[in-house]
Amino acid sequence: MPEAKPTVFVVDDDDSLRRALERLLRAAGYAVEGFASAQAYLARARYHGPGCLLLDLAMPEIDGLELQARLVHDAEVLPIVFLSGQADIPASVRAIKLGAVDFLTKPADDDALLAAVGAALARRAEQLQGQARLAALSAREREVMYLVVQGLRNKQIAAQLGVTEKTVKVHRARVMEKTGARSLAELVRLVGGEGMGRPPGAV
Amino acid sequence: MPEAKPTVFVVDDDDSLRRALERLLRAAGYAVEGFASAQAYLARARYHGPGCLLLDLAMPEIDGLELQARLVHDAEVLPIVFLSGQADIPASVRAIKLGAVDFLTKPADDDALLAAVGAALARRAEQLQGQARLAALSAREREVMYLVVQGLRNKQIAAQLGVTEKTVKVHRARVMEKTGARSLAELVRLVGGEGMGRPPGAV
DNA sequence: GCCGCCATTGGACCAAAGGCCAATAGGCGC
DNA sequence: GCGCCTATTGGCCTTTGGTCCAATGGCGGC
Repeated sequence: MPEAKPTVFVVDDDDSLRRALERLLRAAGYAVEGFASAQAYLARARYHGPGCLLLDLAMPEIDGLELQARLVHDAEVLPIVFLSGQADIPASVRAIKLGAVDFLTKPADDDALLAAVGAALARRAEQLQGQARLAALSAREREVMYLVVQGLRNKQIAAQLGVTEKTVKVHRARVMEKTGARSLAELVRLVGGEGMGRPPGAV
Repeated sequence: MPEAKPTVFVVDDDDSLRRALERLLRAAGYAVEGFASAQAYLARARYHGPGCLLLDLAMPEIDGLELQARLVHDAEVLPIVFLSGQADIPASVRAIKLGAVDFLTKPADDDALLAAVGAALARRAEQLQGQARLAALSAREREVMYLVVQGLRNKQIAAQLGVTEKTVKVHRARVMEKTGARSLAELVRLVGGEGMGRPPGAV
């Protein structure tokens, strides 16, 4: 179901620049979709495959930072690379803190831009890998998993869900099997890492 | 043992600016130590109490970013707030990515500066809280803890350390008791969250 | 209607983790 | 030397976690 080619979503209100970016990215072997505004991007159906966002900072109506904030708020974020027309330090700081992969200034060097996009795609690939491990779980299994990584014991989970401890054990076993986690510690890290869209490294 | 007053370490080669910063911070109720160069700061004995770093970006010999890189490399980093003389986007991006709390531009607004320092101190407080929970552990206990959070079973840990499973159990129990973690999941998060040194004997 | 997936539970059983009590031995400070 | 801490191990017993086999009932799709 995931297309082989990663898609770069370019959002920039400058038509000529956006087309130039699209050309560059297509030449680099990526699929590209361009949008002239944040609204246009938001209107697009959710995308679940490999890809990233290349976002202009200054745009009418909804600017890049606000779009980022909204996407982060809704979780489901593609990694974002910002392109800024002017040197705006506070904006760059905020963007990175919110999890942006990079923050480039126009005119951007092609190599730097492709490097940033590459990094964003790599991050997305990791995201998808983690998600894939959780995707196979049924709703109930996910529920049990959540309580397990909270540190509750089978008995407590059973009580909380109103089922038998035996049932919890079965779900729990399935969670371990489907996610491929070979220990509780591994599961905790897997879930903790993919739970929500959070900034990288130490925040 | 931790001093009540957090200490802000100000590193800036501009003497008059540094003094002004020191005055401002002292007025805000912080202890302050000023340094005219990265080397001077590095020469100071390691500080383990509450505090943070207020770092100038542009300095002769070793600039702010390089100092940050060195400190991060050695772990044991106080949260850092950068002060930059000029608008340098790539530097700000790199600094934040490396974990800086904030990146302000000169001339910095007093309120913004104090807010950033406050955030840095808050982060430090969290760091210390996590460290305190691990500080009470003996070397052996820490060693066992590391293997535990890696998902190894008591038997495997025993084999790896060349001791009996029974011994591992005792250490493990002590780890849980001393850290206050009430479940393995909690311990995993505690250790994973507190990026600390490596285990003495393993990997 | 039959098949497959999911949630649920039972029983038997084994392995792992944890608690309790007790003991030996080396190192360190007073 | 004496006390205190740490590391080590033993045994015993309970609780938990995990596996295997087996079965029932609901739901959606073909």
